[in-house]
Amino acid sequence: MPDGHDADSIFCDLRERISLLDHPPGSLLSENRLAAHYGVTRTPIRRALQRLEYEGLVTVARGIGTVVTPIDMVYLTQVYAFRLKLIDLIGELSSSHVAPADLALLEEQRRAVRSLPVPISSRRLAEAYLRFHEELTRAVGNRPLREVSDRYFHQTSRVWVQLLPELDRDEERASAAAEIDEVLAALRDRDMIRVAQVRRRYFERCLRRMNDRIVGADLEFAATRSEGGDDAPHDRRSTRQRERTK
Amino acid sequence: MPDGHDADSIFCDLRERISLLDHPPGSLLSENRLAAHYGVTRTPIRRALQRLEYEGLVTVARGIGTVVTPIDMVYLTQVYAFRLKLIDLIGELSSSHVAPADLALLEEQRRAVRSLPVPISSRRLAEAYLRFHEELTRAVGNRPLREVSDRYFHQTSRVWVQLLPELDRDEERASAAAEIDEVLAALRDRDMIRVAQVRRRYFERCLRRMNDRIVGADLEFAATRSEGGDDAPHDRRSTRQRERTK
DNA sequence: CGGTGACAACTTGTGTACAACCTGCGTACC
DNA sequence: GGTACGCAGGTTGTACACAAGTTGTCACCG
Repeated sequence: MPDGHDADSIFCDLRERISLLDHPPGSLLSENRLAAHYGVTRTPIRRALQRLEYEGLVTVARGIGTVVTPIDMVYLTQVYAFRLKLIDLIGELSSSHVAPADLALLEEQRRAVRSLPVPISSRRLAEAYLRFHEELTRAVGNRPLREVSDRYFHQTSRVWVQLLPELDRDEERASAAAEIDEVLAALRDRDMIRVAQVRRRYFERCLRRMNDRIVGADLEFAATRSEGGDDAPHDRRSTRQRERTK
Repeated sequence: MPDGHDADSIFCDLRERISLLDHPPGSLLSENRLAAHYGVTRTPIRRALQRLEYEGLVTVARGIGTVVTPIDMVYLTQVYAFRLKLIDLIGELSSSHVAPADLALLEEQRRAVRSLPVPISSRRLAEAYLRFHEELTRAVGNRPLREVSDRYFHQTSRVWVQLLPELDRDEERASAAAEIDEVLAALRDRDMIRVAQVRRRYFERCLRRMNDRIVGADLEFAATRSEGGDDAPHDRRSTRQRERTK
C-alpha cells in the first residue's frame, strides 16, 4: 500500500510480515502481487525475495511461485542448538558498547511490552518482543556474531509466534517483560556476560514452555522432513510443499 | 569464456576467483564486462553479485561499480575470533556423518596438496587447500553451523592467500598436508571432537605464522577502518575505497 | 465412467531499453 | 595560473517484454 519503497525496505517489511505470520508458512508470494502491493515493478521485489531466500525464509520455485518456508522442526532443532551456543558467544566475544540512545530504544520496547492492553494480543506481544530483540542484537560487539544471531533469530522466531495463541499469554508477557528488565540492568552495568546469562536462561525457559505445549497438543506445524540432500553443498531448494493459503 | 552458465555457477566461480585473488581486493567488477565474459546479460550477473554482496565479498556502489571488498583487518580480526569459537562448536554440535564418497574426495585433495611440483605455486596450494576446506565443511552435521562456517571462511581465506607469497611455502604446504592427514584420521574414527581439536590447533598456528609475518613486514593490505556506522542494523555498505587495479 | 492429452493461466528467469547517479576531464571565467 | 562549471562516459537501479516452466482444467477418446 505505501509507496516510496526500495528493495531494502521491502525486504525488511516482508521479513517482519513473515516473522509475524502475516505470510504464514507455506503460503505463496507472487512477485506480481507484491509488485502491485508495494507500487513498484518486479525488479526490486525480486531483489528482496532473493535476500529472503538466502536468509532461508522463502524458497523460490520456477513455474510455481515463491513459497514461505514451512516450519521444519527437524531443521529448526538444529538452529535452536546453534543459537544456544551463539548466546554463550555473546558473553565471550562482546565488549559492550551500547549507546545511551540505544538504551532509550530498549526502554521504549520495555514500556511497550508492559503496557499491552489486558486481553493480550498475540500479534502485539510478538511485535514488541521482535523489536526488543532487534534492538538488543545491535548491542553485540562482534559483527559476524551479530549478523549470524540476527539471521537465525528470524528463522526461529516464527515458532514462538505461531505457538503464542495456544500458550498462556499473560505468562509469556510477564516472562518477556522480566527478561527485558534483567537485560537492561545488565546492559547498564556494561556486563555482557550477564546479558548472555540472562538471555540463555530465558531462552531455555521459553524452549521448555514451548516443548511442554507441543508434546501436550501434538504440534500443529507438521515437521515436514526435507529429504537429506547431501550432494548439494550450500543449497536449500530441496523442500517442496504446496498447501497454499490464498 | 565458457558459456552455459547460470547465476549460481557464476556466483561460485566469482567467489573462488575473489578468494584466489584473481579479482584482488579493491578491484572494480563491471556488470557489463562480467556479462560479456560469461556470455550472458547483466541479469544473472546481478543476481550473483547480490549474493556476493550479501556474503560480504563485494560492495555495490551506484554510479561507481561493484568493488571487491578491501581486506579490513580490523573487521577480519573479529571474524577470526568468531571462527575460533565456531571451530569449537563443530566438535560440540556435529555428530559425524561423512559418506565414504566424501572421504574419497578429501583423499583426493590430500594427494593434490602432497604432489604439488616443487617450486610451490601459491595459487595451486591455495586452490587445493580451498577445495579441501569446502569438502570438509560438508562434514559438519549442524546445518546452520555449516552455513556460517562456510560463509566466514570465505571472508578470511583471502588473507592467507594474499600473504602466501611472502610466507615459507614449503612450510605452509607441509602444514596443510599434516592438517589434512590428521583430519582424515579423525574423520575415519567418526570423532568430530578430535577433528575440531585438530582444526583449532592448525588454525591457531596459521594465525601465529601470519601474525609474525605481518608485524615483521608491516602488512601490505592497509587496515582500512570502516567508520562505525551503528545506526544501520544489518548494513555493510559503509566501507568506501577506490584503489582500482585495472 | 476412467484415462489422457492439449491448452489456458499462472509462475519465475532472462533480455533489453531507459532513468538516476557518479567520476573525470575539458573549458570558460576570474 | 587557479577555480568553478558543465558535459561526456561509464556505472548501477528500474521498468517492461518475452522465454521457459508448472499446474489445473476440460474436452475428447477408449
